[in-house]
Amino acid sequence: MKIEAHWPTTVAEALAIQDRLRPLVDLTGPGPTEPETIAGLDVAYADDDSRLAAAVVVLDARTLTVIDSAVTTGRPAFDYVPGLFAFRELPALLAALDQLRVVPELLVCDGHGLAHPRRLGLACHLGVLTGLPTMGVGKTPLIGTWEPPAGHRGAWSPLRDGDETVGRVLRTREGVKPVFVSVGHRMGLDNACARTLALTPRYRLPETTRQADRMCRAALAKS
DNA sequence: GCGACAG
DNA sequence: ATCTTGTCGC
Repeated sequence: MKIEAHWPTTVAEALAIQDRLRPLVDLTGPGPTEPETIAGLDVAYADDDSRLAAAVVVLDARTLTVIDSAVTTGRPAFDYVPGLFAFRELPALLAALDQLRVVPELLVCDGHGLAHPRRLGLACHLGVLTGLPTMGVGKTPLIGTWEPPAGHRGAWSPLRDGDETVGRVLRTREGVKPVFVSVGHRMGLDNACARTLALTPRYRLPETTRQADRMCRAALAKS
């Protein structure tokens, strides 16, 4: 699918777009409980920040093997501003998504969804634009407070921002730093954590983002 | 006012 | 994100 979107030039414009999209986020669904296909998205940057490569890799959800993928190269669409991260990477990621042969049942983003100062992290934004179920798995926090989860794999603690629960701090590997899981669009938090654990049988990060990471790095090196 | 701040 | 050495552990 080809997605039409207007990309901001200024911070004020970007904030206005987030305000407009935020009410369109669907937080009702449990999301796909037994998806057959799950896609991972990631972006790699050149040393001088002049170029980037965006990759989308679709995995068979059961075997975690690659069944489709796409990569695009280009330039960062926006400066890096915490909270406006999506405007930097989404144009390239959408271009990559457009080249996919199959439509994934779930998109796993490298970053946050609801766990965002205005509740519109990259995962939510991508969900609204594509209409597909999305979730975010971040390596480091952006907002919120939490208690360290127990040491075993599967242990978690709520990620809160004031009174709201915006995500979950989830341990995907015994004794290893946890990840930050939050819903994006048409996805429930319990399910997002279940899917994250299913995607991390061995490593800290989901196999989807690991595959996407290696692919965009390779593409960047060649460009 | 002073930090913190997805990738 | 990216630049980096050695080091600890399976």
